[in-house]
Amino acid sequence: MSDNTAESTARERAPRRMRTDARRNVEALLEAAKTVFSAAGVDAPAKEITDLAGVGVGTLYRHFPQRSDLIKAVIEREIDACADAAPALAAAHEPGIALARWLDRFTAFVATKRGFAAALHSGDPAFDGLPGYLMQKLGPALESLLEAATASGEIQTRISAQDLLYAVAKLCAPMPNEDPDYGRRMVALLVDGLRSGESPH
Amino acid sequence: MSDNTAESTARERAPRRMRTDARRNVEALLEAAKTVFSAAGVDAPAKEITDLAGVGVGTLYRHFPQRSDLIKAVIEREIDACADAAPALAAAHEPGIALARWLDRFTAFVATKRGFAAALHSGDPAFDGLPGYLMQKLGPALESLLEAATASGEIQTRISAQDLLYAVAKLCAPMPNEDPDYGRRMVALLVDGLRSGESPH
DNA sequence: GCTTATCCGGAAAGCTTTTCCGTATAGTTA
DNA sequence: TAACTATACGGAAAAGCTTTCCGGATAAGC
Repeated sequence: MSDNTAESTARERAPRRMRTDARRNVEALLEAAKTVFSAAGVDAPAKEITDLAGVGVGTLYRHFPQRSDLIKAVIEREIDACADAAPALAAAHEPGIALARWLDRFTAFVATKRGFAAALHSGDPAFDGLPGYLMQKLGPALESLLEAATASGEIQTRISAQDLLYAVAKLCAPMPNEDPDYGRRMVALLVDGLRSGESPH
Repeated sequence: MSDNTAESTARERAPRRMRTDARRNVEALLEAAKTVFSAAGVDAPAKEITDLAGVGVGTLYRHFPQRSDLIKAVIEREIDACADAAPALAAAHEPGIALARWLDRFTAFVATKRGFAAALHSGDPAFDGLPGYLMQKLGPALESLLEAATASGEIQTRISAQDLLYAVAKLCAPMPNEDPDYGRRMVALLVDGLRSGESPH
């Protein structure tokens, strides 16, 4: 560990870093995939994605050997974005508000990205790591928000971050022909349950 | 329209009833599909199903023009079985017990049949009718159980049959690597919330 | 037993994903 | 700057799955 390779700890044998064109293509693919998945669902043909990204299919499959790898990468990237939103909210609002806002943000993610629910319930072992990733990234974020709100007396913690995270993830996953407010309503019920008083008649 | 067509009321123009070999094949296909879906998931190749059923692919696709039609049929059939369980439970147990037992039955269905969650969240419009079917078949069943339990004073109805049905369906949908008791625990939380008293400390 | 509407099986067509490999190029060294 | 090489690219071809098609079989009615 002399100088430039900051993280040559032992973890990764990775010899050299990626060529810049390769890096650019990966980026373009992820962006294109996000767009196409939103428009046409995660089952959209790979061709559509490569065309939009302006690369050949070979390039797609070199970086993401399985179709599921691409889906996984897109989802993980959106989970990261969700986690990154927490500190800013915590800094800008009172604990109770910050918690509510962040839950809104997370709810929107789950409700909007159909691909997430589809992947989770697909049964494909390729996605088995996703709940773990979610927990690992979002668990601490939610936990710190919960703790702050508890400390300020705005809520009583009666549920673990993990249980709450999963409950929201499941309740807000969109079902066809569903009242679009169902998820939000159920989460509100849950969160109301956390406020100090009794149940709201 | 002279005599023999016993039910020429106006409802159905259906000229004659299905040939017996056709009926038998449909039955065999549904049974085989149920087995294969359980073992290998709903994405298992059609060939596996037709082989197990002992028919050609042509036969499969005549009766179920789209792959999704077969999945839909298998799921609807299991929903029916769930609905049919309600009257027997209501007759055999006190209202509160009957309700709990039926929710167990429903929970087991949702938790066990991965195909159900997969279909619901797939985004494929072919499955858009499924929540409606669920509600139509299971709504009345649950509603009568809820009413009986409310009438006998065992619970206070604070949630509609529809909301409860969907909440259970969503909370119990299995996620990979999840505590296998998570769903049951969450449903217990919900049902406890319906009992007359306050929240159980 | 004969007729005919209905159904069957599996070959082939149509798509999508995934592999493969000759060609192109970024990065490096002199 | 020029040459060299490891790395990456593109798209044709292979592989696998779903869906269509149709000549041949057969249950149902007379």
